[in-house]
Amino acid sequence: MPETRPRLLLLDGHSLAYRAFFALPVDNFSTATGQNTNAVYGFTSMLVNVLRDEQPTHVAVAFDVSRQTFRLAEYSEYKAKRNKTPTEFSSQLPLIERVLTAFSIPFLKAEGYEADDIIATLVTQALADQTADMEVLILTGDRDSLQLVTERSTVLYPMRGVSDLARMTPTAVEEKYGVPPHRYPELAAIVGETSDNLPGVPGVGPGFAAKWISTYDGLDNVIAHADEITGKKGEALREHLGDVIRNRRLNALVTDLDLAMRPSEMALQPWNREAALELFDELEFRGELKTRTIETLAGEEPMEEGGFELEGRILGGGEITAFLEGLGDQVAGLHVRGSWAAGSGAVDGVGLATADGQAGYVDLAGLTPDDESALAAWLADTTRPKILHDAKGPELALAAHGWRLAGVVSDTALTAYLAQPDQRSYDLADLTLRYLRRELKGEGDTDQGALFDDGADVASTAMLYARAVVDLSTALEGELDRAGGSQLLTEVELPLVHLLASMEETGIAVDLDHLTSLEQHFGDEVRNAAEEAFAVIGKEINLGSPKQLQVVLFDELGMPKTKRTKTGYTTDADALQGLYVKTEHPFLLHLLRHRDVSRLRQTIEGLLKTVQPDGRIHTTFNQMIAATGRLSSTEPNLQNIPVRTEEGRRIREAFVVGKSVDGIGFECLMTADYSQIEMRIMAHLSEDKLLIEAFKSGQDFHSITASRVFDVAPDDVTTEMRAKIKAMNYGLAYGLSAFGLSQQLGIEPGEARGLMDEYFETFGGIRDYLGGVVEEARRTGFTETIMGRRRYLPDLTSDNRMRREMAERMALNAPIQGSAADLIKVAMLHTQRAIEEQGLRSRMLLQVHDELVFEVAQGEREALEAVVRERMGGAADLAVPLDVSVGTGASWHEAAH
DNA sequence: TATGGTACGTA
DNA sequence: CGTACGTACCATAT
Repeated sequence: MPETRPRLLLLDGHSLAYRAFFALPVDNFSTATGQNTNAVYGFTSMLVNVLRDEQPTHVAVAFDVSRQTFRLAEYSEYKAKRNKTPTEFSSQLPLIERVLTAFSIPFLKAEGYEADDIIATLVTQALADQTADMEVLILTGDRDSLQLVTERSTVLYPMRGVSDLARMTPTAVEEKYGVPPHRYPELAAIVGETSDNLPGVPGVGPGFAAKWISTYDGLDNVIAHADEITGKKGEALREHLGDVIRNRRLNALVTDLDLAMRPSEMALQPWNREAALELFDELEFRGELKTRTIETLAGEEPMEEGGFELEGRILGGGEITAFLEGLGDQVAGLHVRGSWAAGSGAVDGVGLATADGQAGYVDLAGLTPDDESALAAWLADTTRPKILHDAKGPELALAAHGWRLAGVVSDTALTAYLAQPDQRSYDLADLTLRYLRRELKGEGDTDQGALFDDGADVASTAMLYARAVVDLSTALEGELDRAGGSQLLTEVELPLVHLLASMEETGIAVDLDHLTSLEQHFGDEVRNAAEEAFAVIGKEINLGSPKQLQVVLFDELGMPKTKRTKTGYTTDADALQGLYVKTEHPFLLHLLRHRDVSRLRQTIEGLLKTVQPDGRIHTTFNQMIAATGRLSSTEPNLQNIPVRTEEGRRIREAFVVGKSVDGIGFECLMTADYSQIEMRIMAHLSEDKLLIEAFKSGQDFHSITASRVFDVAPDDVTTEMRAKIKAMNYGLAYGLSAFGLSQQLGIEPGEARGLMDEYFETFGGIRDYLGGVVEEARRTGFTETIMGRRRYLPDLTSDNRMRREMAERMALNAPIQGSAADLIKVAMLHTQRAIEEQGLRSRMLLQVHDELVFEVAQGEREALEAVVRERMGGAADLAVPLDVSVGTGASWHEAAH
């Protein structure tokens, strides 16, 4: 370790907080309980940044006590012009002190003096101690402190807002003001200081003041030679000499206060992580500042005794049984080394660890038959509690080895997702750093660790990961519990992991012949469309290039300009349709045709690439992507297979019932979907009488709502009326605007506005509900689904209109989309449970948000349909019935209804 | 070779 | 100027 020079960081708490208070918008920074936090936030943010960037060894913060200072006693007008400190500000000072206490940073006050004086005293003491050889940094928004700048002490002065700091060294001060630091107060005395209500010499700015000070070598000589200065400015100086002398007396900082602490006692101490994070929760500081704080202060924490040593070892042949028995019913963290994708995987080894420090690593190579069976039994034992990080992949890998995984009582990735559903990823190392202030170095790292990897490193890394999972789950579950999300974890998301794994493992059969012939067909269509398009314009271009298209459409063919995009004018399908209506140019038709068929071909090619040797496609369901709680599907995405057009639906013909396995034959596919699930949830949440009645009537929903809005008999609802209300019904849950509605229906914005008014007049409960959702979310900072799934929307209080309105639409949508997601997840679990209880061999294959796809075992069609109707229909007890429609057929297309 | 923008498929 | 996703391609920067 190189000897580091001690570095003392002193902050002027009052001036920094005051700056933050005016730099940050109040309405963006306040808690659900109405406590303003902009000053605390800004101060904390600056503090953390400077701790991170400057790496001080000693820190302290100085505060003003009150306005009763010796300066006021001497000059009754001191700071008199300053507005009365707003309570919104002063109420935050105790919070800042709590932050400092949690960070273990001392703060000082001195009756009758200002923070500046405390800092001046400490700087003087620090610099006087020759043996300590201390370097001093002063973070303050008060320019008076510039007089403290020396070769060994630097002022960091916030430039704009709270982000940029100017580094005021002696050279910097001289460059900016034209005088050396110790003469700065002399300059200030001449110029005056408005914020302190210290008037200077009128008409004299810093330039002239600096010139005088250097010409006469100091303020004393300027005063002595005041008679020699000519002109208006000289006259003004002579008239205001008294003010100047008074100013100089008042802006001199006191350097000999009797303080409770000396600089040497201010060595940085370990922070109180728990208290700090709890306080952050209370202040509703999330995300970036929290992460930055943890990353910055983690290094200051004491290493636990013995660091993070695990009593771990590589378990040799014959040792595994005893080791597993030794774990007893303790919760074990598991880290599976291996790979997984497309519903399968492979295991290389398994790291295990418990909270008491026991750990072991099992290398799959070289297991004795006894080891194998002991491990298999332990893994499958529901009474042996286990925690994993993102268990689905490991479960697939273990399954591929023939091992069943059961008794998973928690999953750290899922817990983190439920606690903060808007994160992009839930990487174990990131979470460990954030929540446990521990650096997890691992196999994936590109430092020496990976290059010189040997068996021991792999094993110890795996054990370390396993241990991290155990510790992390404690921290995360605390956070989730405080947010009321524990039930959602244990009763929905956690059990769903196993079901999703089995759906991925099963996959869905495809008709390769059909798929390849479709690819052929659409390939021909693409070529035809392209040829015809080229024939019209007399040359060949890349029809997939928006840039080349723009040249042809707007320059060469001179068509009217469409809506602007960042890079030019849009050529999307809507715009091309619009252009065709105006120009009837045949090129547009061929272009649109080309778009359609190339997309279909591309979809098919994507699917073909993912067909596994078993003739099935095994998608991956991601449970931790969508902030609303929905699943997503990748490689390939089976949740966006075309269905709207006739040609698109031909792709669905390629998803078929599979061949028999293990002697069990399958007779067909079955699809079961909820109808109008989101509107039903809205009816439930809003308790709108009329809407609930509409659903209970069981009639065509869009027609019945249209008949209400237009006040006509259900039989007199025209197709036009129905179409308009259908668009409204669908748009409502997305935060549709009158403009958006007019756009979609091709009607005047005024008419759309009237339609919406009429709709909300009819369904007042909906209007009240939607307004209430946003209002409450703005107050609490989050929305909530029927099952308590939260989504945090800090932008609801943004002063950026775009961001705020975006957040408002998210707030409208999240409870509805999210509740629907809760509901179908419960339905999946209940359906699967019933399938198992009744010993059915049929299998759940896919989930497409409001639809489930099953493979029906021979002879089980009726039984499965009954199960599905009962379990999906009964997934929740809402104010309206849950309507489920079911269809069967040899392909996904035929099973649609 | 990675990234952003555009476009478009689903609920 | 309607939410939530994933994928593909082009164009641009590296």
